[in-house]
Amino acid sequence: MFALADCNNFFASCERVFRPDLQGKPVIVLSNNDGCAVARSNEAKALGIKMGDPYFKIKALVEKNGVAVFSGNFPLYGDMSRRVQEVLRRFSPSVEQYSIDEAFLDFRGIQADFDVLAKRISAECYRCTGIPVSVGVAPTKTLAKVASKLCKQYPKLRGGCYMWRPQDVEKVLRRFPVADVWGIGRRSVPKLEAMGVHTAWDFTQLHENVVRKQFALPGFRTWQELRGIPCIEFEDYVDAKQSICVSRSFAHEITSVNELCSQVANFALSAVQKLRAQRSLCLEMAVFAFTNRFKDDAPQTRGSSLVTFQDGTSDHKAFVSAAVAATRELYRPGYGYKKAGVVVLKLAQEEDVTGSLFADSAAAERSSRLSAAMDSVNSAFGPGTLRFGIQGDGKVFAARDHQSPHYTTLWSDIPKVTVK
DNA sequence: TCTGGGGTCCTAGGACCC
DNA sequence: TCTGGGGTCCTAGGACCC
Repeated sequence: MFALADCNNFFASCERVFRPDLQGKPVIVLSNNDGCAVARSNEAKALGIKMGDPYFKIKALVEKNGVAVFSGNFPLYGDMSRRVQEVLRRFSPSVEQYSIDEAFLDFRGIQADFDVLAKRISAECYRCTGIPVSVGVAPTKTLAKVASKLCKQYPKLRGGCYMWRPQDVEKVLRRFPVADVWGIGRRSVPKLEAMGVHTAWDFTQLHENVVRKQFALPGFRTWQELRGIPCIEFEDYVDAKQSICVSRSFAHEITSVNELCSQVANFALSAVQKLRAQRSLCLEMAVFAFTNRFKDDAPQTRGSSLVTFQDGTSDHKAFVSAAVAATRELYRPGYGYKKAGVVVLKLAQEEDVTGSLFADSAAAERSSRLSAAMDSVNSAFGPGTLRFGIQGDGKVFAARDHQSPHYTTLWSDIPKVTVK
């Protein structure tokens, strides 16, 4: 058996842990730049606020109904996620963190009353972190996902659901929309509807050859999993990332090349930090920038530029220089840039890269010491404490009008308790 | 006025090899 | 008129996930 533990309305729940007054009230969390709603409490969902709704479009509705609004506080959510994972690890030696708010637990070879266990895991997560968690247990990961969705639908299940008998699975799948199945995306839904497939059960009744032909290997795996045959690997290890992307929209359009360089330099520095954390080197960096795609009446442009690093690098100075050079190359005057980013590609682990025979090893050594020094200063005193001049104040220009305190990630923001 | 950010895997087709 | 057979590697684009 596999379990899926899924945090309910995760970002909204994180904010609520520190604002108990918002219990039972509508809460939403906005994406970067206060752009879209990316998390909604049940009460906010009930008001008709959809995932990804632009904030400016729902603002009137939000104000009329007294919805609590938060700008995304991602360090907080990351820390709360870590705490939930810690609790989950008490229940299985093998935990796969699937996303910031979901984890699979491997129960293969374990005998237990899984219905009781699922409810206990949910209760323990809530007791230790304040986050409500839905725990589904089933013979495959895809069915465990279905089971955890049932928990959200039926509060009577008290956060835990065990589903395994074929007749029970059939009953559930017959009422489960195929569009809600893990692995069935929006592009496949119209195709399925045209074939008369509306529920997850309908999908399982298609002929194997039809599934393989129409939905290829990923679709076939989903089909198998729904039929109770596990074929998606359990991965309780973290692979080094194959690519790293840091990109942001800006609060206002950028027209000056220097300002654009400064923003992109900040993206590059944050990318190099992630790269170094996983002990990788990168052989290619791409920089891109584009205008506001929603503005139909304004001239549009999108540019990108590629830099290659012959011997691979994870050097701060090399990153800034490359990012600035690439930005200057793609920049075209007369346009208002709304979004830009840095992507590092062709990553390799440090120990797998053979250095060049003719490299200036003394210069490389100095540079690598400088990078190490920046790492240690910035990890002790916060990102951007030690930075390059081109980075300006080290901040990306973004709107965040509803920011909550960094309750658990900044000493100065720790909640105070007064005992009377 | 105002529209997020960050990933992975699979497949088809082209270029190349003998 | 008739034009082999068997591979590998790379890339772009599509689909999916949160």
